Amino acid sequence: MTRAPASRALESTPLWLKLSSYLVLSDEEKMYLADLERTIDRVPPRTDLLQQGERYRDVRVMREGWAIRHKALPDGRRQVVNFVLPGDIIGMYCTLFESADHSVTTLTPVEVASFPPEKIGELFRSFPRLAAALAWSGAREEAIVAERLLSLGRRTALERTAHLIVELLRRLSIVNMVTDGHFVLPVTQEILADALGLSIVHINRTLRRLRDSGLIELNGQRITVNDVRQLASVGQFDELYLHLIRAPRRLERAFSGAHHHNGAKMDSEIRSKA
Amino acid sequence: MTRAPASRALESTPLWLKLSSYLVLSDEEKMYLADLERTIDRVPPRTDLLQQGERYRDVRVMREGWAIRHKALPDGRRQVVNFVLPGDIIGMYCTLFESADHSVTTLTPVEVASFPPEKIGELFRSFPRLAAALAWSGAREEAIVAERLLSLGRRTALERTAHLIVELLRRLSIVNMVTDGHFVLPVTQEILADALGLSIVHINRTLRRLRDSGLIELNGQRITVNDVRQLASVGQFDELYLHLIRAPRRLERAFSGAHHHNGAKMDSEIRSKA
DNA sequence: AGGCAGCCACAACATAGGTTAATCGGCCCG
DNA sequence: CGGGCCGATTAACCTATGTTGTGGCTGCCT
Repeated sequence: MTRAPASRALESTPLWLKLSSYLVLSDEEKMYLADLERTIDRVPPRTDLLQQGERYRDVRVMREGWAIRHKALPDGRRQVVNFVLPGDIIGMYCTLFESADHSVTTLTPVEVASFPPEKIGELFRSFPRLAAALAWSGAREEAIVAERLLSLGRRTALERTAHLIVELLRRLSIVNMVTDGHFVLPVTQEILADALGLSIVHINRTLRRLRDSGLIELNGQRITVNDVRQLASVGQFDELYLHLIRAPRRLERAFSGAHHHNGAKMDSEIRSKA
Repeated sequence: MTRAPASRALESTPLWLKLSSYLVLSDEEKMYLADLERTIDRVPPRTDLLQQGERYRDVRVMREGWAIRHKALPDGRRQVVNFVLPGDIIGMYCTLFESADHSVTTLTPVEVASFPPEKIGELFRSFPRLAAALAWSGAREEAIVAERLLSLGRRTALERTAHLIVELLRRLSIVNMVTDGHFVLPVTQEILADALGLSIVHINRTLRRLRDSGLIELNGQRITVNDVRQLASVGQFDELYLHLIRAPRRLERAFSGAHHHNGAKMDSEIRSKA
């Protein structure tokens, strides 16, 4: 792991982009975010950023590259819980738990920022809007895990696989990692199997079916989606759960609209006692 | 749905108990929480508190009874994502999303409190410690879903079932809903099947196996766990993921310890500019 | 150049779990 | 008292997916 200077500290990082879809960030908020991402490391592929069972220290922010979050059973069976992409946060709350219940492992060379857990308190105290945006993006991540649970519980192998491909296509296109229909999937079939709760052989069969039907093409790590529409329909993909819509900015409203009802009264009453 | 007076407003509610395991609440915080739980409804069994696809309004706090959070595919296949127990929050962030990606349905008569979404902004602005505790408990819930994902992906039917029973035993005992080894499971086999990604017939077979081996007993809705140890071992249950340990109070530390390093300096610099 | 390791591919066979269907008991309701 | 419905239970059968094993390709090390 090599430490690198924070060259893009004040530019727009993936995290900044993500949070911007929830609210319009002020200059101070932007600066504070930049400060959080000041300490940057580069990590090679196949390296654990976090190990199940271990006590975890720093909070990390993914800036570049791919990683997986996974859990293992004592006998070695493994489940990939989610893919970690740029802008995602690693171990935000793990630092507060006594030990991590999952591992995070890099798939590609990765650039991550880290900050000490005490910053979390600071963040909640001094930057409530940022805190809310982070909490909200945590909820979005939970929604993704819940959707994968639906896949494993109720979708067939073909549906699951199609669904995952469309999900990745959507998530990657937000961070500009898709160019017309194809993207790099730095993932072995074993990892796909572990993500979809299938055996490696069966993933192979299933990919073959998808290729034979012309919905996708695979060359090495590059996957091309020829017909998103149909692939989405095979996977019963409904993008509701990704909560991508930027327009509403409801969090903004929650912050600006609440000043003077009933609730705010209660609010100030209590604070004045403090 | 009938509205009821908030008889226990200032007593300790399940939510209060839960958050207390993360930090020591001040009087103002306790009062504010009580205020959030002021508006109380009673809801009969088999009622949707929240419907997938619907625009969601109020945030709800479960005070009494059981519910399930579930997602459905267009063709009717259904997955139960989690069980909602007293102290759990419903739709905290759904109010901020454009529409809900899951449903919540009561299993028993239920008592819920509700508050308008604007309170979320207020909460983050004025009660950062409460906000952090809520975010943290959200993370704990995600951990439960991730563990269930591991079950569906990598555990056999027998293991999954055993695992779920132990999980419920643990979660229920926190809220005093277990008396020596037995508890009420207000759940049909169909719901169990939907929670475990199995067919109803196979759940039946699996429960029979568990009964035959003497690990559990079932009479109506009452389930008795005869040998938790062995049941936990069958299910490869490791309670790490429930993050139940109350001792550490790390959140407390994150709030009290951060005042004067490096980070706090940055903090005040920025704030003075505002 | 040879050999080893990791990954993909595919065939042949095995099985966990799904499906269909029938029975039974409890409960509600007229 | 007699339906009728819902949920549990079980049997018989079926299929989606897992397992085992083989071979081939590529890249890397020596």
